[in-house]
Amino acid sequence: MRTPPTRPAPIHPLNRAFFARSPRRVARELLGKVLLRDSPGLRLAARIVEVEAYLGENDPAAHASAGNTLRTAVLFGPPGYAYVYFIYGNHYCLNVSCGREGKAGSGVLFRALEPLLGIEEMARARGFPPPSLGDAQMKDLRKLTSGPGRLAQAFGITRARDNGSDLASPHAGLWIGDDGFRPIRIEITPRIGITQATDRPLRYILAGNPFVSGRRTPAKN
DNA sequence: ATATCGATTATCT
DNA sequence: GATAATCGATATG
Repeated sequence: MRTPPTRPAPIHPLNRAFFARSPRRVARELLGKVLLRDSPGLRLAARIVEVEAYLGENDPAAHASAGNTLRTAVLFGPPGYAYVYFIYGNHYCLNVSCGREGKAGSGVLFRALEPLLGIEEMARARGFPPPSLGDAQMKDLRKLTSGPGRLAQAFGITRARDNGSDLASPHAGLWIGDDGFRPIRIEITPRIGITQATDRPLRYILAGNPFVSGRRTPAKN
């Protein structure tokens, strides 16, 4: 019997110090890392391919610009914790707090992932009927985790379940790991879906990765 | 292929 | 009372 063609690389959690840096730095460094959800008998894993930095109370586009409120408290706490918010009455989105504790309320928004493990389960969580996965192509897989609301749904992330949870430790089940993957090329663009500070280059993506959110085929230049 | 629009609720003004 | 770090459906070229 041969060994399987690929064995999953060992994954280790990130240090607290990883998150205790500027949101720009954390955003860039998060590209290529892996988001994991461990539950009894099941692991979900997906590579981080698109994130955005939110700079804190002085960033007009950031939730933290409203100050340290009940909603945004996690952003103002220690780094490495999940800030989950509910938007448009429909969707949850995941951030991780960063910077130094109590400082600026900065964070990084997870915008798109590339599914690695537990794809069937992600599809189920997204509400796709079982047969749809058999003929799933790249286009369909993109709909699993390409977008902040989509990836949260695929991972079963809610405010009640995950807000304030420690992403630097596997203990709570939702965490971020390093499997040795290193990005080839990173692109930086303005952030998406905001109405304030729309031209600041704070969106970080793995160049050319098909799971990055947004338009696939630009019409013309 | 791109454009527009409705859903649905926590949060802030 | 208005708005929002979105998504999916529908309409139209």
